[in-house]
Amino acid sequence: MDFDNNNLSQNKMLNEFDIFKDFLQQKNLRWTPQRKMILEIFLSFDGHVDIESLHQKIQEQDPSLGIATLYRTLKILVDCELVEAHSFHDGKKSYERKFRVQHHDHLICTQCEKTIEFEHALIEKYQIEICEEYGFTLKSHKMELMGVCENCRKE
Amino acid sequence: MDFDNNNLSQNKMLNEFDIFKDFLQQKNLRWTPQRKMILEIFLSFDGHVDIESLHQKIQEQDPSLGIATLYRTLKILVDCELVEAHSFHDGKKSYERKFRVQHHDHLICTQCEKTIEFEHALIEKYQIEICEEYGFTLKSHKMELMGVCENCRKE
DNA sequence: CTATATATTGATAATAGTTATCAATATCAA
DNA sequence: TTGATATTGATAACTATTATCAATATATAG
Repeated sequence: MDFDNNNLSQNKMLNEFDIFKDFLQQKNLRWTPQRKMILEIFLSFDGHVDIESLHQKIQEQDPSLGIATLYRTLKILVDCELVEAHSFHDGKKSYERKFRVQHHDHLICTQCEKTIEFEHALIEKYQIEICEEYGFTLKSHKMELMGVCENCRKE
Repeated sequence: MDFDNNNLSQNKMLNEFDIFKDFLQQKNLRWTPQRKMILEIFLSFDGHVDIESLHQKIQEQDPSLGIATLYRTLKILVDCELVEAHSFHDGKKSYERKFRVQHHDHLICTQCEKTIEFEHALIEKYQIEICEEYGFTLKSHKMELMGVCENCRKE
């Protein structure tokens, strides 16, 4: 069955689908229509997505796709480093596109939950210094600034 | 019944117990032996504590104290800003003393889970600048640097 | 192209952490 | 001391996530 109509692998530049396929092959896992659809829908979101939103959008396209498959696929996507998992204050996990996206930190409005992504070169520099000071090898980091945005302050 | 042997409120300087009592009174809540014990045991820990560790230590002193009371009390302590709740990568919540403790960020070993707390004045300064730039009023922040510590690297 | 080994799927049971319910009890203000 | 009501512990309920399993789809060797 040829469900891969886009035939993305003909594109010389590596994209998320190729990376995912390669990873699956490497690990002796299989490229399935469900996994393709989940990655497609995941990429159609900007910024952060939670399971609920993903599941909802998937249901619209294919109501037969089970929630367990969604969880399983996201776990693989995290393993192959295309996706990053976050756990925010409310305990719910959210997922974020990682590949070819510069690392970024988050500015979160505690009232409307609006989230802005940013980065700051000097902060990154100091992070590395701090790690060296304590003998750590830095692998990744997460910074969240919680505050109230302009709009919410007006109300 | 006078379970408050320490009579902490006679101490002129505000401490966690007074703050907690005041908060309870303000909100028309009651000062109970269970709440006192939970705060005591919470304060006896350094740095981060999770529910499990707290519950275990509480069981040693008073096996009759229910887990629901522990959750309820921690929620109040967070409300009155004596305690800060974090949710780390594994989805489990942990709690951290907040009052009279300088804010600090975390350096976490992804292998042994060892956690070091640190702060950096310039990073804090830049955080404020970033917030201003986006029109946010900064309320709190969280920074986690994930890496591998010296010991784990040797193994 | 076909056969075969095995990875994957969806449904659902199971689990873990947390919260809600409720009757008995403790607190606290008058 | 009393009475209104907040609190407690036990436990049911709930939510998010993971494990189980039989049916099915995929990849690969021939």
